[in-house]
Amino acid sequence: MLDIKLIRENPDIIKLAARDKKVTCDVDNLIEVDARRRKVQQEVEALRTQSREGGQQIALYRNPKGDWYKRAVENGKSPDEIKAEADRIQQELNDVKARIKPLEEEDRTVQEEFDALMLTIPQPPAPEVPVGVDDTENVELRRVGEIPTFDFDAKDHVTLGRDLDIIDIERGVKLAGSRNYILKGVGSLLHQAVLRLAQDMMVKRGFVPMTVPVLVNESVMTGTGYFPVGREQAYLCERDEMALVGTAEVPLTAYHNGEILSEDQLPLKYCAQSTCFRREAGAAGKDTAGLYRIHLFDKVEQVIICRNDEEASIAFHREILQNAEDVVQALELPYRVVNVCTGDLGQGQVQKYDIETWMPSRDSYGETHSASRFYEFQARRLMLRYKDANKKTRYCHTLNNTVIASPRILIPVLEIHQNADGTITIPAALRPYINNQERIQPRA
RNA sequence: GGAGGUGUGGCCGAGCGGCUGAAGGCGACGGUCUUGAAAACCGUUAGGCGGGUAACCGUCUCGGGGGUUCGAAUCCCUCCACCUCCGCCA
Repeated sequence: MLDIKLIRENPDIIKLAARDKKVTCDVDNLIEVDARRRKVQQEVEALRTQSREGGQQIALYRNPKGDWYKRAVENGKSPDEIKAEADRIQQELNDVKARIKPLEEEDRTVQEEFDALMLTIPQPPAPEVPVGVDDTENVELRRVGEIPTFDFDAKDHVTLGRDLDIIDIERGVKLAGSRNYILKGVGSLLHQAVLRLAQDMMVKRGFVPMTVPVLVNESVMTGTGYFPVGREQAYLCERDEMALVGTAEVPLTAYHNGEILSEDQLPLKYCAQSTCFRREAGAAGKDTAGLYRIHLFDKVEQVIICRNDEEASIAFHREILQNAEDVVQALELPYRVVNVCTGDLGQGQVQKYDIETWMPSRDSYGETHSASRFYEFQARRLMLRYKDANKKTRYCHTLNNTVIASPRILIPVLEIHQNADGTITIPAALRPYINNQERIQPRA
């Protein structure tokens, strides 16, 4: 969410952002509704003032023990006169009340309309974000690590998983439908290992590990910007008005919602492993093979809540990107970093860097990490604030990035570290988490 | 799930339907005092929305929503959260 004043004063910036981000919103309508909302509010408030002041009069007139009443009697007013006056005011107030009622109704309606429109307004992207239609126009910033060439017939992760008996997609689908899978044996251990490695690295860097709800109420989804735009991507538990999160970013960022922090608490750095649920609506037929695009996975996520300062936000953005790069490097995987273009940016994101890791079976880099900064966008929706040095209440800035998402990351781990004999060399960083096992051997 | 109870400002805690956005205490912050600190004393200390360059003003908010009333923290309904007992249970 943005400041309505900013929208009023710079409608063209918002319209441009909406166009570049391919977000649908009606800025002109919002501005018109806003004008109506303020007008109605002022009318209601004027009537309420009248009503309150009249009520206070009545209180005086109806209290024979009060100073005002005693003085009035001393000045020659009879109790009957006073009572008549009170009755007259009360009658007047009945009229005022009758006028307030429909205005209050209108006030409520127009406010709801305003709120709904506000939730559709996109955050303008940073100037350094390339303008583009979709992910094909993301701009590569750098490549790290060497793309391997195999002097044998390399297998994809699905084949490797089957041959080594560590991934069972068929039975996963049998239990839960398409885009489901089962990790088995060392496959399951490897999954746990990458998650634990990632978490340990983050804790060493001062991030507070958290265990958080993955089934949350809708206000939390709205607050983090996943609702109402994008609602169709979430699994809903409608009977209980709850939603399953697609990322631990949601509970971590919303952790302090509605709070006013003190500046010396900032920055707050949190990480959490959680299961992530995604409907992948609209992705029918896309990336159907293997573990790339699946309905359920586990992820360690990092979140930073910091001061309202663009410089600070940008610096932390670099930091969380580096954290993720270090994890990919620890897994000995080649990757590249891309500057995500406007068309591939979410509604609330100011800028996003994706890490794409080399996946031999795709013969390309595939997205494994996504580092975003939001400025106030989420904080405004969440009422996530702090008192600055001048005791002024300000909205925090928020950022987040993947640390590791598995099993997607197992695609390159398995494919890149495979050997001619069908075994897989486990990266050294993971071995401590798998009883120091060095290789995955085919089943006997 | 059943029965009962509770829900007031950062925390604790008052609050006959009008003068209560709310006594009092604690905490925090500022000041006086002190060589410095403590103590003591004085003062400040909620958020939303709207108006205004600003000082400031209006309005709403006493768990959320609705109702009764000229007027609600106070009465009624409902939802939510927490506590106690019973039931079920990883």
